[in-house]
Amino acid sequence: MPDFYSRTGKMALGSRLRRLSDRITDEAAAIYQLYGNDFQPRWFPVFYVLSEQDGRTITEIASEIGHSHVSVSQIVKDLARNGYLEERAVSGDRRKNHVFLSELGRATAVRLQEQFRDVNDALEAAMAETSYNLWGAIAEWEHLLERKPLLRRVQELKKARESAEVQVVDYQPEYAAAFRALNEEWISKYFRMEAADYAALDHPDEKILQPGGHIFVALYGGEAVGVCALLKHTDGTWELAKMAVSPKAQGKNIGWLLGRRVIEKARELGATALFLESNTMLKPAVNLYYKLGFRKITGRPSPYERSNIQMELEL
Amino acid sequence: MPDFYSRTGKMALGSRLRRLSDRITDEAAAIYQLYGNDFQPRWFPVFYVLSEQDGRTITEIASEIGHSHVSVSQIVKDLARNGYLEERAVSGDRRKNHVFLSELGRATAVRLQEQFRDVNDALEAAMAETSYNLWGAIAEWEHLLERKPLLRRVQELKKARESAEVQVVDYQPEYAAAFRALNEEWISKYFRMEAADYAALDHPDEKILQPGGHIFVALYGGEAVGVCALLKHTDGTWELAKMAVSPKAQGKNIGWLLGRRVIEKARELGATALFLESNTMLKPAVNLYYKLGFRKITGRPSPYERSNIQMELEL
DNA sequence: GCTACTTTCGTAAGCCCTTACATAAAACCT
DNA sequence: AGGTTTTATGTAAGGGCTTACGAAAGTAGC
Repeated sequence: MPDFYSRTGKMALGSRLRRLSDRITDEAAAIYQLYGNDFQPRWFPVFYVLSEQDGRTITEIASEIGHSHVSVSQIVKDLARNGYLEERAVSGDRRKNHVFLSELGRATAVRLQEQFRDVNDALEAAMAETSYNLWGAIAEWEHLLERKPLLRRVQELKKARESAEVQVVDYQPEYAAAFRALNEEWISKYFRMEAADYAALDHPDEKILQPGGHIFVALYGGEAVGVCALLKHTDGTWELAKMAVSPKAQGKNIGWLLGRRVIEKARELGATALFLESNTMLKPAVNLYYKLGFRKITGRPSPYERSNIQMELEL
Repeated sequence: MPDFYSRTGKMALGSRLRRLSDRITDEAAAIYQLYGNDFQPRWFPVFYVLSEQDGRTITEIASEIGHSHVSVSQIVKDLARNGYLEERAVSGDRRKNHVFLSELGRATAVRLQEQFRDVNDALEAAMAETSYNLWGAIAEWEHLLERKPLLRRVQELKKARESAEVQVVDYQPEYAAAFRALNEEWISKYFRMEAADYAALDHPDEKILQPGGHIFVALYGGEAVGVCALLKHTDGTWELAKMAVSPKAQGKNIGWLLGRRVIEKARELGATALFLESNTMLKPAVNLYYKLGFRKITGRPSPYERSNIQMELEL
């Protein structure tokens, strides 16, 4: 496997780390033997914690060393079978399994000191030969992943990349079917289609565009995957409505792109405020509206049964 | 597990690496899912190699990615079951299992490209946040362990440390028993005690010291663990003999320390050459003599049956 | 004082690698 | 050609961790 990992790029990080760890664990086993200690590397974290302080419970040890309680339970059983530990119920709480070093365990802890010192020194010496600090790097990565998991990092990157590939264009008659289908999809999934829906979706030209409104379509890979309308009401107010994004295309920022475009258009047309109606059941949607700057208002009459929240954005 | 690893020192390197690798693998699985790819992280190395070049055999792939052939065999079976691969016997050699990407596999390889690019970018970006280079450090450690395994590093350190604790002292009557026992131990293990042995071991004072010879004793932890004699023969020649080291105390450089001391003493006493007799069966001993500077000679009469090699060092 | 939730821990099973062993085909060696 | 060694691969089992699940003890709300 000469330069395999240099070709894979960073993708194989997990696999590579595992190989390194397996290898080091194998060596550790041989080292225990060299020192005449009948001791398995996997026991080390548990044993070490107990040699610092006796009498802890399974769960305490597990959280201390970052293993599952099951793993600790198995290791403790192993160590006890080998005579290094004794398990006792101590306090009032009889669920708890308090673990103590036995005489043999205590003696072994002392004998292992010497070995630990040598291994530590050997590793420090090896580390001095390297120009990159493995120890520091591991600590940094643990912290890094703690702060923001890899998954989220990739997710954000993907979203940014894909959102850059989304195009928001003006409505054309060819998008009539998509406009209807995308809206019907979510409306009938969560609610049921109402009269006002049929009116707008079946006759967008007559009900939305001719009164002075606009419709925008989000394209991804040539396909219409999101739509949103800007409605002009007879009283001169403007409404953001009929926003719909295909579930297939979620996570590409499409809602945000459509929302921004509608707001921009409303400003262009001289609107001073933009309102919308939604339902608190649709949490991601309501969240998006907040992010776009909308704030909750009350008291506007609504033609929709499903509306239980109204929001407004001042322009 | 707040600062656990900072307390253990480097001893827990293996365990810590494993945790990190498990974690990253878990994240990788989630990332495959995010991209809608029904794909397991463990498949990656095999799949990657095959997407570079089809039709390789199990063993080829294994050596390329550094897994056992068994692991590759299992992964290939999994991938084939999921329809990504096809196994075929191709050439004349019917033992070989040539593995090819299926149509689905080829399509998946293309789809995965995008994901790999994002993951790579995310990792590069994360890496840019760190001050220590994990990637570089891993590569360095792989190379470091390749060159000299951890075990050997520790072994050398242990030897150096323990050898520093070994004291070589002049013979005293209290060491008579040790002198006899240590020699009898190896002689009767590999050969059988001869008349000349009994003479020297039972009466060291009369047979070795009074004629002008010396005996040195290596002490470790207060115990006599090695002995070696410098004999003065009636013809004025000097011999290194009766070297014995306790098996319990091997790997502490004791033979070398005793040999050096005998040579030093011989020089002090004005000897111009030092010879010894041994048996080629005792490879570590003969090796040691070479390291001390002795070279093979022939033709000297010997009182010992077991002698089949004679060596000499000019002073 | 009863019921429902929470905590602690263990067993069973699974995952991903390994080693040990088995089998068949090929290669090598008189 | 016949026997031995090497090579290619697979199966079974094990090692070290995990998750899923369950039992028992403790805690809390009425």
